[in-house]
Amino acid sequence: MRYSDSHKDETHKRLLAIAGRALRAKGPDGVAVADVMKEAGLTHGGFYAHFKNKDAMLAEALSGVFDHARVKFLAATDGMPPRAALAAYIDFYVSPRHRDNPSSGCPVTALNSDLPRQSKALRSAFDAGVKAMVLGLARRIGDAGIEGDADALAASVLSAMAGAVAISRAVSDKVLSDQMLATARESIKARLGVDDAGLSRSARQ
Amino acid sequence: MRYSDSHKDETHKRLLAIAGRALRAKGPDGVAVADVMKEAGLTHGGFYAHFKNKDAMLAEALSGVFDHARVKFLAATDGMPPRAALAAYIDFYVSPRHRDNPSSGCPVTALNSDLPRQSKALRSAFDAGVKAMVLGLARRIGDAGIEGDADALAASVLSAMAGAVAISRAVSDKVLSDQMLATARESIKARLGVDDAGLSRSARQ
DNA sequence: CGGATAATATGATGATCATCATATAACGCT
DNA sequence: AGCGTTATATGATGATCATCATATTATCCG
Repeated sequence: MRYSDSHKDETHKRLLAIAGRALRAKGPDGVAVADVMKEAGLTHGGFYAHFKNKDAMLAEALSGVFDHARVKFLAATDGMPPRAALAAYIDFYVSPRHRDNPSSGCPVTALNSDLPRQSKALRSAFDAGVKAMVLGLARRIGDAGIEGDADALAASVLSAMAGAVAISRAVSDKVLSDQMLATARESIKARLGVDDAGLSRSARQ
Repeated sequence: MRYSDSHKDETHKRLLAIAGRALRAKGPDGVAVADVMKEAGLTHGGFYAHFKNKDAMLAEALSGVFDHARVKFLAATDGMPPRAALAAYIDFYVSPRHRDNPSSGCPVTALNSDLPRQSKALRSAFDAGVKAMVLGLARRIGDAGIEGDADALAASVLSAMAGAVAISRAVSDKVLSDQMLATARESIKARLGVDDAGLSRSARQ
């Protein structure tokens, strides 16, 4: 082996990180292979030594983004009681900060309307990511002792959160956009009983 | 005037209808000028006699789609009492049928994650459409005597509805997708007090 | 029915892009 | 240092596409 074991691996990971950001910022069709390579300090030709094709890169990058988000989520809510963790997650997700930073945000928000038009490979990666998110949310909802079908509730909460952020991004009017986020955030928390009223009520019990 | 007054106008309208459908089915970047012309039985060259450029066509088509949706909405709920109208609208919007027919569905659902990456012209048309939808919803909410800030509630309800349908489209798993829709639908209606329980309660009063 | 003109067609042009064939250069072992 | 190998670069190729210049056709008035 002429190059160090890790050399190509590191480039590969760098490409995935760049692609993951570009994917969320510009959408699947907006990502240009040559641009990704250039951002990594390389030229376009070497691309196919790293990926079968553009599609494979995007799918791999998307999986990575979901994995990374899961890790961040767990770290951020580590040690919190389940209701507080849910509330914190919702506050974090349905926020102006998330809205204003698509390239480091949730891919469900960034890509939802693009996805139906994408390749099978990318859709599969997306499916897996959404399922993992729903599963994680459902577990928290169960842990929190919230009544109702935790899976169904989780799926619906995810769609409400992602929808609110996605549409707040799509709208240019800042007042409307902020209002959408704030109202959605409170309504989702209220629905799960993890709004301020709900949290203090459960703390009293 | 060699051609009848209406000739070009009719072609123009036909192009807009085709573009409106293509826009929702394929996204703004997926619409090809030549394809729109071909579908209208024309060739690509004549396009610029009808529109300044592709962008102008899309923006005009999007406005038309929103206008058309408003008319359909009013017709469909005409004469209904406000709560029943709201319930019917939510049932209609957050439905498998809407999910499965993007090209004739709501553009907020079909385009939300594409929009931040689009031209100013298209974003303006989208903004105007969203505002009109929020306004209409808020009026119904007010008419129904639902407590709370009607504007904020309307914005949040729209984002929940559009988000649910958009993400149910993005997900390939039919069970998850159906579940998402059903739970979102019921939760949104419950929130407005126009679910079955809420409707019979208000009827009794 | 012929001719002016409006509507549409033909055919380029240049840009962007994914992909691939082939060339070069960096690396570390001997 | 030199060599083989691996990673990357150069430079096509062909596809798709928006846009425009120019040609052609269809229409309807006289």
